[in-house]
Amino acid sequence: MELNELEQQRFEKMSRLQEAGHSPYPHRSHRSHTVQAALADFEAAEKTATEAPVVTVAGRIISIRVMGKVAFAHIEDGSGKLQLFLRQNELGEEALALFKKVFDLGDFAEAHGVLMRTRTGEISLQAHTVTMLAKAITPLPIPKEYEGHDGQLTRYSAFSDVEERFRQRYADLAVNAEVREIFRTRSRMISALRTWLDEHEYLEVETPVLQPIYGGAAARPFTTYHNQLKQQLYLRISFELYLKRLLVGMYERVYEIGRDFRNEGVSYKHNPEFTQLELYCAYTDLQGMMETTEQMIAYTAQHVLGTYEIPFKGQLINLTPPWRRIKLRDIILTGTGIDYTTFPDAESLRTVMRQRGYDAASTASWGHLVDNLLSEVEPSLIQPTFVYDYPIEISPLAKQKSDDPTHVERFELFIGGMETGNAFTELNDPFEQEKRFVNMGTEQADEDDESHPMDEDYLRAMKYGMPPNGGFGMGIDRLAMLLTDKHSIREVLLYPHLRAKE
RNA sequence: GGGUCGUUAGCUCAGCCCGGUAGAGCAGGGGCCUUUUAAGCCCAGGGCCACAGGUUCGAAUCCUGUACGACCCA
Repeated sequence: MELNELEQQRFEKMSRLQEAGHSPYPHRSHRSHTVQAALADFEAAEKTATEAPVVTVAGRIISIRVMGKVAFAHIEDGSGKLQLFLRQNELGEEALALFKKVFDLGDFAEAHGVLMRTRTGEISLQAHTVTMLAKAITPLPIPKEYEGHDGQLTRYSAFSDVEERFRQRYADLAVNAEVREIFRTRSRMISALRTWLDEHEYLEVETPVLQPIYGGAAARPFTTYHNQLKQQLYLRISFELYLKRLLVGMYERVYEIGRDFRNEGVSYKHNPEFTQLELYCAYTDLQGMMETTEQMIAYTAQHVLGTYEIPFKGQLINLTPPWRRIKLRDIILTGTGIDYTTFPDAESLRTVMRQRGYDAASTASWGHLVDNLLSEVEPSLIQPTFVYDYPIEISPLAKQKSDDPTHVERFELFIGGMETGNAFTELNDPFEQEKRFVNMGTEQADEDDESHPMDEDYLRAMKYGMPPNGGFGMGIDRLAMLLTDKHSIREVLLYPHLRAKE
């Protein structure tokens, strides 16, 4: 192991510790209190004027101030931080000297002693013993913090290099408490979604990640190979087709929270693998899905943040149901002045788009162009909005409107200027579904990128009879962005994908 | 894929325009200091200036390319 100068120094301190008869990596801690519990116990004792508690706390040393025969340090655990007051009178000369010589910022240590208040009023542990729990060899970039009179926390040279934070997420988490909080919020969010779904009789299921035929969305897959089966497999791009098969199998409400993989570009709202929630509910339709969606998300916000009003990018998003509902045609017409329904083919739509100054690739299909127009208005959809009635061309798994066969019962959900969800009255007519697959197939021949292959087994399932149902899918990462006011998907992924270095 | 910007000490940054061989604060090392909290004071360290070429007597600095990243556009 190659050590730089600073690491070499710490390595030598480790040896000194061993020479003094202590292990730098002992087997166990004897913690009696978390920091939070210690603070609570002390305050309780103060109130009742009983003896100050004797505790053992453990954690990472995040500050040290040595002043001769006394030293102060802060120790941080998962619950908070506590000042240690290390006095020669209490510790003994040898122990204090050892602390000063071999303990560094970043080390895990444990301290045993009695709680007290210092002259400035800070609750502190007057340490009788200090023990190393795990020596840190590489110095953590622990910032200095300063709390102003107004309680405002100022931080000096915090570890902020975006690339290094993501490449060494452990260091990022170790020194940036607010980053730890993001993933707590994310976890509470997923837990709240599960609670809501469980309470509404949804059954959580798991379907294959490795699929012989990918489907359910328009995206390029990752490809892999099973050696023994001698079979090409794909990492799933959605769960849709497997979940809907379960409705054929007589489950009425199912959901899955899991990872999808799309072999496409990386951006502030795209990562090659991302977490998706999909749910399907028999005997309901698009209208029911709208209600389900707004109830579920509003519940989640309430449970995670305690409010329906969430700050995002300097604006306040109000998630109180019911949410705005607007037709795709109308939102595009208002935003761009183009009524796509009057330009029913790619050629005429492309022409009018170019006239109005919008980009319209010559290779793009009509559906693709409509999608481009929607992208133009997407950033303005800050408050939660269901955009509904989509052209059939870009919705091969949704059921047609009974009064307009050119459009399907589908909505996309926009919040904070991002597409966060997608739902249909699901197509359950096997003959119509087969036609759609075939049509998609011929379109791919033209476009060649986002293929949507025929899934014979899915059609077979549907031929057994699939109840009418509504389905909804949502990007969990995007919802996490909204609830944490983070503007890049990487901030809400513990290990976002980065290009390999060297 | 295109454009713009960035990469200098463990961390956060200055230096680059206008070329002369590397700076600060924090962290670390050696001292002083028994209630500090960005503790303070004294002393001495620490760098393949992302990488590879080019221009030049001389390059962190100017030019070209590569890698990685950020932002914008497609």
